[in-house]
Amino acid sequence: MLDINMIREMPDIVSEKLARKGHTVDFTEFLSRDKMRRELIHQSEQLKAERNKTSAAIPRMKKAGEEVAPVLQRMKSIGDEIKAFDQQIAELDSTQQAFLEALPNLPADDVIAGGKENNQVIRTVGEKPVFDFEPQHHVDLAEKLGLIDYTRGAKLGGSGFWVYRGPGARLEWALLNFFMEEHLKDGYEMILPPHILTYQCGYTAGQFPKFKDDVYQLRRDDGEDGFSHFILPTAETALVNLHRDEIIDEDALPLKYYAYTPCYRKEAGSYRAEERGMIRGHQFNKIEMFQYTKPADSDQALEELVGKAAKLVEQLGLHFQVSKLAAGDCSASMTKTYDIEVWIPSMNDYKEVSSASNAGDYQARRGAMRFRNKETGKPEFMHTLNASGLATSRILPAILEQHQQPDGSVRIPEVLRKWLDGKEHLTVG
RNA sequence: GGAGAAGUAUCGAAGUGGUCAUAACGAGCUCGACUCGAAAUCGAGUUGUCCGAAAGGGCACGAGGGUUCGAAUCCCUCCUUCUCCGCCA
Repeated sequence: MLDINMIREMPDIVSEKLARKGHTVDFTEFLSRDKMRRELIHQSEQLKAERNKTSAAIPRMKKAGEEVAPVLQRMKSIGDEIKAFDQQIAELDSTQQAFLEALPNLPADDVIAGGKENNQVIRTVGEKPVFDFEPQHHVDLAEKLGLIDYTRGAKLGGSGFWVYRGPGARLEWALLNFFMEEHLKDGYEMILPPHILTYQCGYTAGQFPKFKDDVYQLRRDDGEDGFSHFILPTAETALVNLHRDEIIDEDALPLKYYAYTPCYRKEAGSYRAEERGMIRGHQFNKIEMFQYTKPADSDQALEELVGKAAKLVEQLGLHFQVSKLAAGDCSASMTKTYDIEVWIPSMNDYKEVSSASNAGDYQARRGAMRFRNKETGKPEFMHTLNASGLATSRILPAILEQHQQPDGSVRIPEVLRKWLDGKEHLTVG
């Protein structure tokens, strides 16, 4: 949610910034309706003030034995007038609300306009592995090494699901353990949230109403329209709601959390056909990092988060790059986003394993998340940031493909070995 | 799933149709007094939001409706928590 005062004061600048995100908007009508709305509120409130005053006088009049019938008459008509005003205001309110809800966040000043094609690679770590043998696809490696059972996954969940087995399951869990251990070291609090969330959670995150069809919605059993609950598409949706409708002490900031959850996504009509294996499934494991900060600290916090995510990939010995996304490729809620993309040899491409974003106060406004400014004593909106740290579903393929050996085995990154009986390689049989 | 009870400020809690919602009373917290210092005691302060340049108003008693000239209070729907019973990992 954008600050309505900002739109009132500088609609042209807001329009210009939204345009960088590929969003054209004209505020003329919005502003004239806003003006009308405020005038109506003023008139309605004047009547309410009169009603309150009179209402307090009635018992006194009665006590004094005065005739109250004409006053009651007048009160009745005031009541009707107020009702009429409030109805108009409510209509204008809901139009205004819907308009504001649909506006994405403004891009940060250093985020350039345009879509995906304008993303900039700002850092590359490691090099593309060169194989002196015919490298295998991660699906073939995973099956031969007995890590992943795609066939039975589809039997159980349908297309887009897989089963981790034996060493594959343990490798997956080792990754998660590794990530969590690093976050604990850095002072992040571990959270295990509910996986089923209420609609409000999706709204606060800025994912609803626009992307409500991308999540698995739970059918209502009360006969009402729509849905009241859904299965989370990322732990961000849960973590951003942790402090919804709260005012917390300034000294408590920054709050740093991480959560492990599977992520459930419909991925309807996606690129599946060209993405063999586990690049894009309906369920994948992810550790999510999240921070609530004071406004002045969020830029720094974003750098911390992207640095943490990059360090994890680096410690796994994988070749990857960090991209700064162009405005149009950032999610609606975000002012600025970095993607960490790992090299997948079989796809001859870099695939996102982490997305680190600063939402500014956009989510905080939607969910009324504030802190009390110590100096002024007044509540102010916090900033919220999130970053994957990390999603495993593309890390595991990257490990298999980048660390594969001529004999069909895969070298296990050193940092993971302590969870895998100290073994150095995954081997057939 | 069944039965009952409850949701009021940071917490406990009073208020059960008007003249006490900047909310009684108690506690906490902040500042001050007293003190060598502390405890105790005493005093002052301590919700958010909307309209407004300001003065000044409006709104909020779990949420949303309704009745009424007027609702924390009466009625309806929903949510949450607690207790008991049933079922269950």
